[in-house]
Amino acid sequence: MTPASPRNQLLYGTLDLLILRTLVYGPAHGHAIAGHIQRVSEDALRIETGSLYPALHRLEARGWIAAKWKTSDKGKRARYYRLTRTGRRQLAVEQSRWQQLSVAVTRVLRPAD
Amino acid sequence: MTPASPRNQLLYGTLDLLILRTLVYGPAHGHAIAGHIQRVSEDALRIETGSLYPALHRLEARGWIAAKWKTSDKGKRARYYRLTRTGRRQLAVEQSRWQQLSVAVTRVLRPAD
DNA sequence: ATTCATGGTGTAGACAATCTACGTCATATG
DNA sequence: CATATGACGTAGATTGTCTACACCATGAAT
Repeated sequence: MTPASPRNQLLYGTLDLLILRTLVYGPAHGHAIAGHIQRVSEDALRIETGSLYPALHRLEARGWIAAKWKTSDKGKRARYYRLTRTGRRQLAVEQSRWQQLSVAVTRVLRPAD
Repeated sequence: MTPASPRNQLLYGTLDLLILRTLVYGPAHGHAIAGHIQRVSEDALRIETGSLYPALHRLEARGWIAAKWKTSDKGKRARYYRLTRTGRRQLAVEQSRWQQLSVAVTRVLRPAD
């Protein structure tokens, strides 16, 4: 039903960074992580489930986040992710990489003289 | 000889934008475009030939740039690209897309409160 | 009772862009 | 003549995101 925006390919390369950054606030499950990013970015960044879960598994496989199943009183299962120590280091790396890219692109875009 | 930085996957999604922006200064051939971007970005952005030429052909196929072979007095052949009218419009689109992404990511990265 | 919305996790396969690693040809230089 | 450099190019691997599904549970509406 949703008109499905033409193309979103916007996220490429930044998703890991966004997820890691979000987990600084404390453990969260996938759905909540995506929701947080969407809200904080004021709807500019929308993470599809087909990007979200593969990304989480990827990050877990690399040891940057760790997961634990949790079941609420109501029997609701959710997989909570937390940032590991190496994940925190990786966050710094990715943050600086983003900064670098941002500065570099801005230099190229600088208005003509 | 250059030590070849470990991974460059940095450019994803920005290359078209960078090329289009560079052509605002006037027609140029591939090698020169790559050189310009590298210099202006102070070596942060390095475009491999395996990214450069496919990108140029892509942009040409989409009608955003147009090409013409030129031969110098010395018989040196080079393919000069210029920005088309639609290319100029596309540049605006991509520039705004980048701006959007930049702002959105910055929002998510904003230091914890 | 059963449909429906919502919350939550997940996969399969398509697609696109970049990279590495080649190859070609020409000119200029030692 | 060998080597460097300028210039263009392709093939194939890799990677990350997207679309489009499927599953399961709860709670609300008809």
